[in-house]
Amino acid sequence: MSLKLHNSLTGQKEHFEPQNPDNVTLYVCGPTVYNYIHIGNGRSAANYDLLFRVLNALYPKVTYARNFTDVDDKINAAAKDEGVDISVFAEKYMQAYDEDMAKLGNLEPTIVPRATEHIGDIITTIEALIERGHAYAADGHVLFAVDSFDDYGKLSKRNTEDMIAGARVEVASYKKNPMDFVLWKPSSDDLPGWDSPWGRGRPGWHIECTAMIQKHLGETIDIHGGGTDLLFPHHENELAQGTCCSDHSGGYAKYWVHNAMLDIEGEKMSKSLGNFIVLRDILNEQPPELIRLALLTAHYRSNMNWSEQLLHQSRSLLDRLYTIKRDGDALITTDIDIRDTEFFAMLLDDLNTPKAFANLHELTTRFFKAESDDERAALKSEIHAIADFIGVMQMDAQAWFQGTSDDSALSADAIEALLEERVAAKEAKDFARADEIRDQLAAEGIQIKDTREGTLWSRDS
RNA sequence: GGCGCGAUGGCAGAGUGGUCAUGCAGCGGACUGCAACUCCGUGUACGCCGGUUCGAUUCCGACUCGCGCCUCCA
Repeated sequence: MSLKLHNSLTGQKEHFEPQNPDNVTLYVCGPTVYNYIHIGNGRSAANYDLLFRVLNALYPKVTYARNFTDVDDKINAAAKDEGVDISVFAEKYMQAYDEDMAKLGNLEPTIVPRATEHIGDIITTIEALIERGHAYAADGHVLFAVDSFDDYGKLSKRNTEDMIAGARVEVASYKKNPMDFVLWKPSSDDLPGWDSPWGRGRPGWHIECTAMIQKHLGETIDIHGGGTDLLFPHHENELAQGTCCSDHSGGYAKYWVHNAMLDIEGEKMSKSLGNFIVLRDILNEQPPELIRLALLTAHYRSNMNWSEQLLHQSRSLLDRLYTIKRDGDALITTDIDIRDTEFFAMLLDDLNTPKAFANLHELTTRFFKAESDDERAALKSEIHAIADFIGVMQMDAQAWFQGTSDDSALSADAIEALLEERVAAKEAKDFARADEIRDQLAAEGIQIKDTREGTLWSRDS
């Protein structure tokens, strides 16, 4: 039983072999905290949470670090716009991020390091790079010398000459090579700054990840993850720094994993198109499990399209799962090891969630067709193991179907009263009245289902 | 322009050198007082052109189209 992962470094699916199976290390680039995160960030987070869960099922210990970049020019600019203190501003969005993650059902990473708490480590890393001839100070800045690293461009598969030729940005005078990137830059008095050998300043964009990795996870990590948009320049630069800042034979990261982007109804999400979905908004509008499931149904390396149809399909599966949870109440289930399921075996193939969910669908259909309670119980046990593993079907079935009523909706008591009246009407063979009640409920968004044990109802949403 | 990725049935989306993906929607049926739920049945799918092969949606090459990155971005 082993995991296969697509490694961006080689462009191929490879067998995952950790350096130390007793402590697997995973680092994922977290948010720069200057706003609430959007649904695409949520997708990325859910995908890496799934990877974390898979690794946890395979290895006794997994150290998963996901950072907060809480010093950045975008934060400075946004805080200034709002007239809020920068650290207060960043703190607000870090807290919001934690809330969003919890609501989405993501497990907490082992470590959540913050850039501002690692300024000393960042300076140490920069000093090491200078000492080793890979970085130089100029004009209060410190820059990484791209020419000092032969493999620069290896990860994103591009060469520096082409990039310089196609560059559209002006090259700062203090750069020796136009591709050199900033490790440290000077801060004016109104900006966050820390004392350093190069004067008061703040770190550049990429260095914080490298410093935090070296500090918490070691010189060579097993898996480094992030969105494909980070491949260049962020990860390329990290790879350069991380490789050059110390002597390590294993390289900076053994496997680079990149998730694809998300579109909304076929269009790129953007504020100007008015199709921007803030994760916390949609988590308030829809059941969080629905959002989580929908985000996981696409393969992480494929572009995914967020649409009404996707939500409809995901809801359909969740309804089936909760129907099993509700109707299979009397069945005696047993604990099943997720590693013994076909579902898990499919995830081992580079997190093939579409294939895994096809398997889940088959299990639900087999459950409904099963002819014996033993068979149903076995299937329900397997379905529960899967649902628990991916973090859905965690609600009470009644709560899932009946939802929480807002003020304008019909109360549960009122619904029950109408249903009682309907039962009476049916007994009196007054089907016209019975149908009238059903139509009335339907108009209020209540669907009903007659069973031998009585009438069940659920809310649309 | 450079680098990379992709093109599968109405839609979404796996996969395979020669029998089924799967889901949603549609249609027909069973169940039901009628419904809903559930079940059963149902659809000449693999961008275009060459090549390899006994045989290609699957391998190779060209072409067309789409997407991502190259600047902040998951």
